Amino acid sequence: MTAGRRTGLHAVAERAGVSVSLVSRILSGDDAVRARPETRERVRAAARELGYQPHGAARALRLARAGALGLVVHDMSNPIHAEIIRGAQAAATDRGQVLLLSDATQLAGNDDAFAQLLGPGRIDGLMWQGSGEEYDDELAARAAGRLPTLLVNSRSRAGVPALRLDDERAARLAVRHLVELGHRDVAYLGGRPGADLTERRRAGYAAELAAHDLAERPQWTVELEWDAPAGYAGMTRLLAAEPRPTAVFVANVVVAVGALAAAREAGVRVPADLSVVAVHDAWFVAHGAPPLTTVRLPLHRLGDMAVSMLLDGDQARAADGLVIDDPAPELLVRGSTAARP
Amino acid sequence: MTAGRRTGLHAVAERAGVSVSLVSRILSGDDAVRARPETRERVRAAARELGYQPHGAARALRLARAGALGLVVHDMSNPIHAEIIRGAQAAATDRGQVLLLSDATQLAGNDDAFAQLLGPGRIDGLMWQGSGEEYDDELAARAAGRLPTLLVNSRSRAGVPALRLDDERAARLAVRHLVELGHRDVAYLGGRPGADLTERRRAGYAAELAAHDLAERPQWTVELEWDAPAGYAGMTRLLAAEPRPTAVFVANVVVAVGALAAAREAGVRVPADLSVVAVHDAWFVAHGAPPLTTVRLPLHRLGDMAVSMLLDGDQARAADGLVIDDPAPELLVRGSTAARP
DNA sequence: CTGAAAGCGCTTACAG
DNA sequence: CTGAAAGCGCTTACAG
Repeated sequence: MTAGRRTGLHAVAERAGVSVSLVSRILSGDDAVRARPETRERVRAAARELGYQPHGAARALRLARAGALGLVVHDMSNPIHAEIIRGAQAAATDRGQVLLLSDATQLAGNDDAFAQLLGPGRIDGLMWQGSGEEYDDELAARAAGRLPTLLVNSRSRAGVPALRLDDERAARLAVRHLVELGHRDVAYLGGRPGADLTERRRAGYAAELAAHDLAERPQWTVELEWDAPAGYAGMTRLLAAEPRPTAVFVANVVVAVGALAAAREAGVRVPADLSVVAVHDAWFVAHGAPPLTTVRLPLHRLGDMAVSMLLDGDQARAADGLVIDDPAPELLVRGSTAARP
Repeated sequence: MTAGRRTGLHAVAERAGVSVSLVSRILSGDDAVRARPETRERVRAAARELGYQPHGAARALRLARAGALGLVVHDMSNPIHAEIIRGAQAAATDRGQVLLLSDATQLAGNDDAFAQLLGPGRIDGLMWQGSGEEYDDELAARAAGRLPTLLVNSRSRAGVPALRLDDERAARLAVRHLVELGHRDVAYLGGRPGADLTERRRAGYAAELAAHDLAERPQWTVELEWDAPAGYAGMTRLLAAEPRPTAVFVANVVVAVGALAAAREAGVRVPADLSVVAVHDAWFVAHGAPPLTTVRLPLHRLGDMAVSMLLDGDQARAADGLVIDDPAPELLVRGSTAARP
C-alpha cells in the first residue's frame, strides 16, 4: 500500500493482489505453479493493463543469459553480406533474441570495443563473418575462447566452428553450364588469394574442368580481391591472355560487375564473344548489361542456421565446418552466357 | 578468504585487497575518490591481470541505461541504407555503445518483437529509417512515446523528430547540371508516390526548372517505387511520353539501375540520346553501362549524427526535422550525361 | 580516504 | 498452492 510508483513485476503484483514471485511464475509459464485459474487470469489481466514488459537487463543478469547474439560483418554494403544478415535477423527475432551488429574492421582497430562486446552480460554467442583477413582468425579465436562462436561463410579456422555454403558444387554447376554451351577455354576469376572462399570455388572449377578433360591454364586463373575494381582489373588481364578464354567463371557477383565493365570497355561483347557466369544472385544483376547468369546459394539460410545452432548450443556440430546445402545451389540462366563463338 | 570463484568486481577487490566499492570507483574514474596512487595502481593491475570487464547487464540495470541504441531499417541490401548503418555503427562504437539492428517489416508483423525491443533495459534510444510505409509512422510514434526516437532520412512525421539530407539541394544540383548541358526537356523519375523523399526531390527538380523558365509536364513525372524494377517500368513510360524528354533526373540510384536497363533495351543510347543523373552514389555505379553521373549525399554522416544526437539527449533539436548538409551535396559527373542531342 | 549497505528488476530454491 | 528471501554484478549515497 505504501508503494506508489513501483514498476515492473512489483506493480503487476500489487494490482493483482498477489506476490511478485507468483506473477513471475505465472507470466513465465512455469509448469510447477498451479494457481487457481482465476488468480492466473487476474495476473494476466494486470500485466496486460499495465503493459508489463520484462526488464531486459534484469532478466539477463539474473539468468546469466543476455538474450542477444552478436554478428560481426565486414562490408554491409555488399549485398551478399546483407542477405546473410537478414537471415540471421529473421531467425533471431523469431526466437525472441535481439541481434547486435558490429563491424570487423572497427573491432580490429578498437580493443575496448571488442572487449566490451565479448564482456559478460552482452551477448550469448557470436557469429563472425569470415573474410580471409589476417586479423579475423585471431579475433574469432579469441571470441571462441569466451563464448559460443561460429564462423559464417568460411571453413573452420583456428579451431573455430564454421558454417559455409556448398562452394564447390556452385562452382561446378556454373562451369558445367559453360561446358554444356560448348566452351572449352574457361577461365577463373576469383577473390582475394588465399581466402577460403576463392580456393573452394577454384577447386570446384578445377574439378569440373577435369571431369570434362578440359585444360586448366595458369594464365586463366586470376585472383585479386573481392570487389568490383578487382573484377575490372582481373578481367582486363584475362582478356590479354594467350590464348584468350571464351568463357569466364567469376567467383562472386560483385567481382563480376567490374568484370563486365572491363569487357564492355575492351569492346568484347558478352555473351557473343565471351560468356560470363558468377556465384551469388543479387537484386541488380537482372538489370545489368547484359543480365548476369548466376548461381544462387542459400545465404539467407546460412544466417538463419547460424543463429539456430548458437541458440541451441549446437555449434560443436560445426566444429569441422558444416556445409549448408539446402536449398541446393541453383543456376539462373540470364543473358551473359551463350554458345561458344 | 572464503571466496573462491567470485567473479567481476569482487574478484578484483579480493586480489587488490580493497573493497568492491573502491574498485568500482577507481575503475570508473570517479573524481571524488582520492585513493593513494599506490592503491590505485594495485587495483588497476588486478583488473588487468584478471581481464576484468564490467558486466553489461548488471551495469545497465543499476544505471538504468542499456548502453545500446536500436536501429530499425527497411532493406539492408539497399546500399544507401547500408551506408547509413555504417555511419551509425561507427559512431556507436566510438562512444562505447552497441547497436541493435532490427528489420522494420519484421517488427511490423511481430508485436512481441516490437514490445521486447522497446521494453525496459534493452535500448536507450531508437533510430527508425523512414520509408513512407503506412505502418512506419505508427510504430515510430509508439516508440517515441517510450524512449528518445529519431526518424532517419525522413522529415519529421507524427511528431517524431527527424534527420534528413538536403534533398532539394541535391535535386537542384542534378537538374542544373542537365540544364547547363543544354537540356530543356527534363523528366522526373521518382520513388514511391507520397513518400517524403520523392516529394522533396521533386520539389527541388521543379524549383530548378522554374529558375530556368523551363516547363514541367505531367507526362514527365513518374513515381512508382524505390526499386530497380520500378525504375525499369518508369523509364519505359517516360520513353513513350510525347514529347520525349532528352534528360531524366532519377530520385535514387537503385531506381536508376532499372531505368538504365530499360533505356538500353529500348535502344535508347545513354548519354547520346538521353542523359541520366541520379541521387546517391554507390559502389556499383562507376561500373555501370554507362557509368552513372550521381549526386553524393552525406549518408554516413546521417547515421553518425543520429547516434550522437540520441546519446546527447539532443533529439529535440530535430523536432521539426533537421537537415544534415555537411558535407554538402556533390555532383559526380560520369558517363551518363552529355550535351543535348 | 575507504567500506558496508541498499537496491536496480528479476527468478528460484526454500518454507510454510 | 503461494510467499519471503537470497542473490545475479554493479554503483552510490551514507557512515565512519
